[in-house]
Amino acid sequence: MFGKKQPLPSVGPLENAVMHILWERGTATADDVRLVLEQSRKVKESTVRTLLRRLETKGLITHDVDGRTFIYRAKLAPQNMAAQAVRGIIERFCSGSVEALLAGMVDNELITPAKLRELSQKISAAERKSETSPKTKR
Amino acid sequence: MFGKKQPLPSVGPLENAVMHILWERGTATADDVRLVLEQSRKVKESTVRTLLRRLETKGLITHDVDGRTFIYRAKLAPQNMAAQAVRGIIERFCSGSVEALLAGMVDNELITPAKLRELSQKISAAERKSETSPKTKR
DNA sequence: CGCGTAATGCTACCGTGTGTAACACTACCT
DNA sequence: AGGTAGTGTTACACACGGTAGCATTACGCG
Repeated sequence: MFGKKQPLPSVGPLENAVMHILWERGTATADDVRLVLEQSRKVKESTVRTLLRRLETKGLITHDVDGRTFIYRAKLAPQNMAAQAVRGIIERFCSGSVEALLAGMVDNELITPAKLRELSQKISAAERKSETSPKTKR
Repeated sequence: MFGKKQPLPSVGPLENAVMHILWERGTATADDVRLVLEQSRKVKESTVRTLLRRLETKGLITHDVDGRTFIYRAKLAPQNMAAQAVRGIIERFCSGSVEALLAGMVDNELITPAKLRELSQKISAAERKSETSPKTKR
């Protein structure tokens, strides 16, 4: 659904919390989600199902059916959603320049130049090692 | 105002267009902005002023007064706003891990490992060169 | 075999944010 | 002094996110 270019649909805080639950658990039923949410807030079960339905409409999650129960799961790993979001940011703010973004991240101390170099090396190494193996689901 | 941690206020598409105009021109009056916007869309001048006022309320822009005219300008460079946005993304999706984000960017082909290494070098070099000089306004 | 329970489908309401804009007010310049 | 250029105030419609009730359906148990 979001193979490449489409901007990430907007996701509210509660919806985001649901995404995190799915990412952590892998799969979950509506009631599973409600139980987790209930650890920190009070939510009606119908509310949870609305959230799940909306997230599915947005293309962020899917479900399989087990008997009469829906088993939901995220379609994208968080890193991939993050990357999509960053793509949008680069377009919005950096006129498409990844370099400008990295420079801004350094300038704003999200990362140090040293750390950036280190991670670059690490990622290059990892990339070489898995050159022929399948990538993360996207 | 957004020195460090505060999440970036949400900005609509039109508001974003206004930000771009300010970034490109440096400064602009309400009418300047309207003239630029008018190149692609039809906007009432009062609409433009509402946008500018709202952006100022959000802390994204400021104005100086020249006679009775407001001269607006962005408070942050686009790269810095981008960095703030990325900070939010890292928190939301990558549990605070910059590395995970970079990995996701590579995995989603926003950047190649080679390019990433190259930019790391470049940024390190630039950082060293300007170690004692002031950074971009933030 | 029917009924209760567990699950989903549908619909709605409210608050907020964004786009849009009219109208009011004020201070110059001519 | 009056018109014009500029800002301040206020409002409305629409979309989205959070919240939730009510309808519907399908098992499983007695």
